[in-house]
Amino acid sequence: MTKAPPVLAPMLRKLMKWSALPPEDQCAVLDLPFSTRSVRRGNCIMREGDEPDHCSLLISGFAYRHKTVGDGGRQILAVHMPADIVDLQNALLRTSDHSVQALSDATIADIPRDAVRQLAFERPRVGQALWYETLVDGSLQREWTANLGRRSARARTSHLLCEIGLRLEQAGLGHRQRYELPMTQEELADALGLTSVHVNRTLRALSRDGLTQRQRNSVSIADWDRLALEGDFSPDYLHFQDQQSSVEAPL
Amino acid sequence: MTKAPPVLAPMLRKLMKWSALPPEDQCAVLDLPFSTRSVRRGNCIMREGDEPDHCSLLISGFAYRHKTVGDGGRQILAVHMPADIVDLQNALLRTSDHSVQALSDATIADIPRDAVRQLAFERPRVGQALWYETLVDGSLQREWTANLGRRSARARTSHLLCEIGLRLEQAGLGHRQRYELPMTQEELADALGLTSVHVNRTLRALSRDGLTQRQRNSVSIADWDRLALEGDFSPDYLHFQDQQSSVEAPL
DNA sequence: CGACGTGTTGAAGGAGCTCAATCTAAGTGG
DNA sequence: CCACTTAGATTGAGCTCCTTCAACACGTCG
Repeated sequence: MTKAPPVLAPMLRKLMKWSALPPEDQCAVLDLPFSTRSVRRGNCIMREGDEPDHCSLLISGFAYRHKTVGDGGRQILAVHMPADIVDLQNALLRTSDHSVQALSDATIADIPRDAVRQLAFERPRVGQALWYETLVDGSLQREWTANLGRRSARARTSHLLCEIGLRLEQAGLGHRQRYELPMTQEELADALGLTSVHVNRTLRALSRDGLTQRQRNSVSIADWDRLALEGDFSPDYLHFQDQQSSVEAPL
Repeated sequence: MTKAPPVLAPMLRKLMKWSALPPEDQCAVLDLPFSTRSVRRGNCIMREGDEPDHCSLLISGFAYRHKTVGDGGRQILAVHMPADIVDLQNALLRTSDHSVQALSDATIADIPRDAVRQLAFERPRVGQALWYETLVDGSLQREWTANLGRRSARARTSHLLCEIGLRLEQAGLGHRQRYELPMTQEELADALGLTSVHVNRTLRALSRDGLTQRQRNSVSIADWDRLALEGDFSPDYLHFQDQQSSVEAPL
C-alpha cells in the first residue's frame, strides 16, 4: 500500500520493543490495512461516545486524551507522541469513553478494528506486544492519577516535564532535557488539574529557581536531577526495563 | 484441584461477560493451576517493586491498589472486589509499579503468570476476554484520574460511592444503594486525594442533605439520582454495554 | 492596524489542609 | 462485668495553596 519507509513502521518498531517478532509477524503488522488522514491542531481525532470501527495510530504530531466533566472542566488524561496507538481500546470496546484531540497538526493512520483483533489472535507474539502496550498505558495512567491526587502543583508540573522528556527520548524524538512540546499553559493546566494562571506561576517559579526554561513550545530542563527530585519522578512506571533491547534510560 | 464450586469459577463468570467461551475454553480456565492464601486486613498482597511470578485473583474480601509518593502520601488507585483479577499486568510486566493491599480479610488465588500467558495465546477467545478486562480496567483508571483532577471534594466522594455501588451490584455482591464497604475515612481520603478530616466533613454534608447515610462499614444511598447528579456520575465508562448478556444497569 | 490567542501579573477569596482536642464504640484483659 | 485501651469518627480554629477575576503585555496573522 506504500513505498519505502512503510507508514506503519513506527508502530512495528514500538511493538518490537516488547518482544522480538519473526519476519512473517513483522510483515503482517506492516501489511495491516489502513487509511491516513490529517488533523489540524485542536481538532478531534475521536470523540467520547463515538463507536469507531478503527484503531488510530499517531504518525506525526502530538495529541492528547481527555474527558469533559459536568461543570465544563476538562481533564487531560495522557499526552501522545508519534508511534503511539492512541486508542487501542477500540479494538475491543464498542463505545469510546474519552476523546482524543490533536495538540499540533497531526497525521493519523486508521486501522480497522477487525484487522487489529484478527492480527492479535492469529499471531500470538503480536498479540502479546499489543497487550504490553495496553498494560504500559495503564501504568502511565496510574502514575498520572497519583500525580493529580497527591502531589503539589510544583511537583506535578515537574513530574510531567520529566515524563514527557523521557518518553520523547525513548521514542527517539528528542533529548529528555530539550524538546518541543506544543502545549499551551491552558492545556498544561488541564493535564495537571490546575488553572492556567497557576501553571503560569509554577512554571515561572521553576524557571526562576533555575530548573527549567520555556519559550514558545520548547522546553529545556537545566537541572534534570533536581527537577526529578522535586517532581518525585522515578521512571520505573514507564517499564523501560521490560523492553527487549534495554537501551536503558538511566535516571 | 478442588470440588464443587471451583475456586476459579468467579473468574470464569467474569470473563464470560465479555465473550461466550466454548466448553473447552471454560475448562481450561477452571483448570488453571493456582494456590490460595489468606491475607489479613491491612496486609500487602503485592508490593511496588516486586517481581511476582503470578497473577492474583481476589476470591473473597476487598482490596485496593495504591502508590506511595515522595512525601509519604498514599494515593489509592482502585478498589477491588471479589472476582477481580487484581494484577493481570503481572502476566507480562516484570516489575510491579504499585502495591495491592487488603481492605478486609481476604482470600487470594495466585495463578502462575506463565499459565495465564499460555492460556491467553493458546485460546484466543480467553485471551480476548483477558484483554477486555485490561481495557475496562484502563477505562476505570481514566475516570478515576478525571475525578481527582477536575471535581470538587463533594462531587468526587459522590462519584466514588456511585461507582462502587454499581460495580458491586453488577458483580452480584449487593445493591447499588445499600452495600458494605470496609473502608475507613482515612482510606477514602487516600482514594479521593483528600484528607480524612475533609472526607469526614464531606460525608457529613452528604448525609445532612439526605443523599447518603453511613455507619460503620455500611453505605446506603438515599437518593441515587441526586447523588449521581452531584457526582457527575454516568456509568458509560464501566462498559457494561460491551457485555454479552446486557443485563443492563440502567441509571 | 486591529484582533485574537497566549502569557503575565496583582489582589482578593475560598476550598481544602493542618493541628489539636474530644467523642464513640469495639475490643481486651483482669 | 467492668476498667482500660485503641482505632476511628467528629468538630473547631486558623492557615495556605490554589482559584477567581481582572487587567495588561506580547506576538502573530488577517
